[in-house]
Parts: sequence; C-alpha cells; structure tokens
Amino acid sequence: MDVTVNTRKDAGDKPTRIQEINRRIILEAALDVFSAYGFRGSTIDQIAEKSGMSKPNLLYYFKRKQDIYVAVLEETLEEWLQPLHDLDPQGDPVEELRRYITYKIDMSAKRPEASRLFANEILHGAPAIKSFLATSLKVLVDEKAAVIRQWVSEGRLAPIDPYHLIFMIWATTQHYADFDVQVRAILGAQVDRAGFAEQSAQAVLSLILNGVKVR
Amino acid sequence: MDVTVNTRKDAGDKPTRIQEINRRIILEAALDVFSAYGFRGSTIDQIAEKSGMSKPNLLYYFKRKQDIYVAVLEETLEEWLQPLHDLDPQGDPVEELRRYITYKIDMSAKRPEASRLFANEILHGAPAIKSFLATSLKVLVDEKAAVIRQWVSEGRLAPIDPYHLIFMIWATTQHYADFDVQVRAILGAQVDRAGFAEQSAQAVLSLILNGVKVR
DNA sequence: TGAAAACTTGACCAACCGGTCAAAAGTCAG
DNA sequence: CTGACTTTTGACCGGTTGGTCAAGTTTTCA
Repeated sequence: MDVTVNTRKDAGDKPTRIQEINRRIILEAALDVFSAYGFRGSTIDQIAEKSGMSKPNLLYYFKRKQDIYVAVLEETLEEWLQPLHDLDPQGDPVEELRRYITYKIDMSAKRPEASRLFANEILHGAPAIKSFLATSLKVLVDEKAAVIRQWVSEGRLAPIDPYHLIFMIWATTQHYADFDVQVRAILGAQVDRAGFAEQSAQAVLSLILNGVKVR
Repeated sequence: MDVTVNTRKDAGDKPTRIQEINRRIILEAALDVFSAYGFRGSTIDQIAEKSGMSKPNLLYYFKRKQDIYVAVLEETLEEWLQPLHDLDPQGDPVEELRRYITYKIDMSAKRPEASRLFANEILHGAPAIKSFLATSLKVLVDEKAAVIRQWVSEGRLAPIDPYHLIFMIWATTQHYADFDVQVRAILGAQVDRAGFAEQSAQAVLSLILNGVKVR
C-alpha cells in the first residue's frame, strides 16, 4: 500500500532542473509540429523525434497528446495578445494603432508558427480554447473596443465599428504568416528579399490608417 | 485473361447517370467533412456516412481519400475565384472594388465551408494545390494587379501596392468565415442577428475604400 | 428477357498511432 | 558510497483507419 509514491507529472511540487529543460524542449518542438500539421495531423512520434527524445520519455513529461497541445497553446497565447494589451487609451489614436499594427506584423513575421497554431485551432472550432476566447479574450477585446469607441466619439478617428476594426487588423496582419505559401506562390522570390516585411507593413498601415483618419 | 473488364474509376468514358449523382453527393459531403476537420482529421467513414453510402461503395467512385480531397478542391476553386475574374478594367475603380469586396463577403457568408477548406489547405502548405497557386492563380492575380496598378497610375486610386491590396481584401473578407468561432466568442449572439453580414460588409467596405480613394 | 456491365456491400487486412509497463540507467542528497 | 528517487527506453497493446476483395444485387440495353 504505497503512500506517496506517485510520480510528479502533474502540478503541485516544483519541477526539477531536468523537468524544466525537457518541458521547454518538448514545447518548442511541439509548436513546430502542431503548427505545421494541426492537432490531428501531428503524431507524438514526430514531436518526440524533433525533441531528440523517445516517445515514452516524452509521455513521461506530458501524459497525453492533448496535454502537450494545450500547454503549447497556453504558453503562446499570452505572448500573442500582449500587443493588444499595450494599446494605450492615453496615447494618440492613430499613433497607437500604428504601433499596434506594426507590432502585430512583426510578430507574424518572426513567429509565423504561433500564428498558424492559432489559426488552425480556431479554424477547426477552437475545441481547446473556446472557453478562453469567450472569457479572457472577450474581456480584453471589449475593453480595447471601448477605448477605440471613445476615440471615435471624440472625433479623433473616423467613425468605424471598433470590433470590426480589430478583426480587420488581425486578419490583415496574420495573413502573411497564415497564408505564406499563397503569398509566395504569387509574389515569388521577392518575399525573401530584405525589406519585404517592411513593405507589407507599409501597405497594411497606409491602408488601414488612411481608412481610419478623420478627414 | 479479361480484356476490357476494367471498371471506370478513372477518366476517359463519360460517366453514367448514377455516377454523376453519386459523385455529386460524395463531393458535397466531403466538403462539409474536410472543411470541418481538415484532410488528416477527416475519415472516409465520416464522408461515407454523411453520403448515406457504404465505405467500399464510396471507394468505388474515388479510389483514394486523396482523390476525393483533390476533387473537392478543384470543384470549389473555380467558383471561389470567379469574383476576381469579374474585376473589370473598364469599370470605375472604386465601384469595381466595392463590387468585388461585396461579392467576396457574400460568398464567405454563404459558403464558409469553401473558405475554410482553402484556408486549411493553404495553412498547411497547400500540398494538393501548390502548383495551381503558382500557375493559374498567379496568372490571374498578376493580371488583376496590373489593372489596379493602371488605375493607380491614372490617379484614380490612392497609391497602393496592388498585390497587398488584393491580399488585404482576401484576408478581411474571409476572416468572418475562417475565424467564425472567434468572432462569435467576442460578439456573441449578435452574429446571428439579421443584418450582421451587411454590417460587417459595411465596415470592411468603408475602411478599404476610404483607404483607397484619392484625396 | 437475358446476360453483360455497373453498382453495392460485409468481411477482412495491414499500417499507424496513442498510450502502457516493467525494468534499466542515471541523479542526487546524506 | 549508497539507497531512494527521477529519468529513460524497448517491447508491447488495442483501437482506428485507409484500402482490398470476392460475392451479391441492380441497371442497362441488345
């Protein structure tokens, strides 16, 4: 009748040094794999191989495939929403939006896997983060929508529905990460030329900001 | 030594009446299933059940899962690109763009499965339609980009890179189909209220058209 | 009407994949 | 050094799934 021999795969005690290292390795590999193939399309073996780790060993750190997936999502979500958090009600409206859009495009260029991971999750009905979307995300967006609405009512932005504006910013900024192959198919090698990201950013910025400035 | 007993699962002869009917049934079911779960996430059984057909029978019409998938993609692609085809160099620039955007939003609202099917395919590297993207799609987009560039050079549109403009239109119009759950999580029940599609269309239209008008 | 061709299906198979297990190897505190 | 605890792994298992097959049923058309 073993009393406290349960291995620590769950919360509670603080992780050992090895646990910390290996969890990090696994989550990084998992982000690559899940973002490329989706949840169903990815196998534990793929993640294990990319981690340089045997499958049973990987399952020693995360009991189930689902657990790895959720952990990666949670890890990345906070980072992903940071720029919206930073939208400052006290700042100049157009300048704040410029900063937000620039930041988002930057992230899409630097971490396209993160963008694709979410895109895939949401595309398939967000089974793992639906509740998060309806609570934390909604609260954050409501808050920032109120800020934008305030700006509009003060006449500092052209009259536009704040929610649709946010959706449009998300759509346009993430497009270059999520639909990368399509962009490449059409634009070819120039996508890899230095300055392409800046050029895209400029196009998105000028169009949205022009559409949003009072005239 | 049977000489010509090969069953017609491939091209060549014209399909029988039953073949025509059943292929259609299968492709419709397959669009629903593939768009909801992706290629890897969908099973032949699911498609068979939705078709009201046994699995071996379904495989009598399409030898392999891949074949169904490719057939659905090809079927839907043409329809999906029609509105861009219709962009008329002779028309009024702003009016043409308005028509194009409206048409795209309409399609996204009426056939979100088609939008999601493509989104998923491209998100995962477009393994089945990469060559199409690099040939037919590129030709079409190049052609329409030239039209837009012409409009810009004539001073009838604000100076904007035509490719990025097209990408932005795609991104914004398809966002409401592809990320439906996210939009719902944030906006709640109002998504189902009559007139929501029109409201979204209005927001997208006003922002893009404002950003594109000469001032 | 009859038989060839087209269509349909239950039973089956092999590969794949998520997950288990027991035992070996490594780590670390006292 | 040693023994308890943590980490690692090869072998294995059962369920799922893409796809086959041979035999039966229906349709077509001369």
